[in-house]
Amino acid sequence: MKNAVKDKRREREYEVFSQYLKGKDLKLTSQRELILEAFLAQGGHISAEELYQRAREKKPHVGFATVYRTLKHLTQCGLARELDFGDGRIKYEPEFNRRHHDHMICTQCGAYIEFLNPQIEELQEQVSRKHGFKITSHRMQLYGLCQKCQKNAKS
Amino acid sequence: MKNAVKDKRREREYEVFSQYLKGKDLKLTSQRELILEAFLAQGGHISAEELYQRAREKKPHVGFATVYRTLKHLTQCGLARELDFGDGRIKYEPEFNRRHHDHMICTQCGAYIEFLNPQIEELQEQVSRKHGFKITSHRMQLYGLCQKCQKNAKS
DNA sequence: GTGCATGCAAAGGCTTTGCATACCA
DNA sequence: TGGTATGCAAAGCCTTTGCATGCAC
Repeated sequence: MKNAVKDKRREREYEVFSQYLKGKDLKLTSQRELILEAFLAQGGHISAEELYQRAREKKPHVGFATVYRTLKHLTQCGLARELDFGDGRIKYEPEFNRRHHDHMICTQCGAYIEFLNPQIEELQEQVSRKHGFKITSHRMQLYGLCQKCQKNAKS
Repeated sequence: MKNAVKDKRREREYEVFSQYLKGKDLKLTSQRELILEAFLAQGGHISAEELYQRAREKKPHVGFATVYRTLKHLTQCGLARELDFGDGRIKYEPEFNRRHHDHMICTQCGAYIEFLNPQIEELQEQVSRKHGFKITSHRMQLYGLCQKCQKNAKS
């Protein structure tokens, strides 16, 4: 992505965040700005711990609590999405203007592939309708080996 | 299920467990027996905490650690399956001789429906093949409202 | 008897909360 | 200036581990 485009997008996300804060009478502090920046810069999945490290590189006294609290806000205003792959730590990914998707996760190297399969989504709806169940959200993760790790396993 | 049939099944599960223990030079203690019994009696999803309570009703000095350690063994020998619905606590369900299935979970009352959709399973395989990914396991949960809670919500 | 299993308590890992101080609006 | 935010440390929650003792084989 060209930098101009990327910057444009960051601007919009920045806007979403500051509007959200304003609407709740919350304050846009340098820490919140910094954490948002680091979160967007990372781009992919990131844990609170990792984000904390990134933030500290820029501002050594940022605390864990601030990172967690800010992540809650980012999730609230739709800029972040929580991911729980069952490994005991929550990860976060940028969510703004992104389409819904699910994940394949390599249990060897941690790489992940995002995918969206409309047929599966439709079948999920069908099967829930059949049981009189009303879906509000779902989680689907496929665990296994990515192409690279399969090759390494053979050799 | 008739008691005779149920007892027959318990016997088989008991057999699986004791064989597993024997094969690993582990011991069949009264606690392990008790915990297996309570786990099977419950039948559905159960947390370590709940299982601990059930076990304590019969034997007041059973410890948490023993429950956790026993659950690990039960999982190891295929009698139990870990479920992680992202609520911060692992649940377990009987697994022996059961077909794979996924879950719909009511976020209101905690009720759950088990389902298996072969088309979804097939599509999961297809989409992973397309990415050169080799699935070893998957997790799929649909969250929402069960029929009962939808009605309650309306009234 | 030998060595695994147990119970208790303490420690671990991740996340949240309390509190005095700092800072934005 | 007033009230929110921060940083630090402590607490919470679930799960695991350490250790002296107990029990199955």
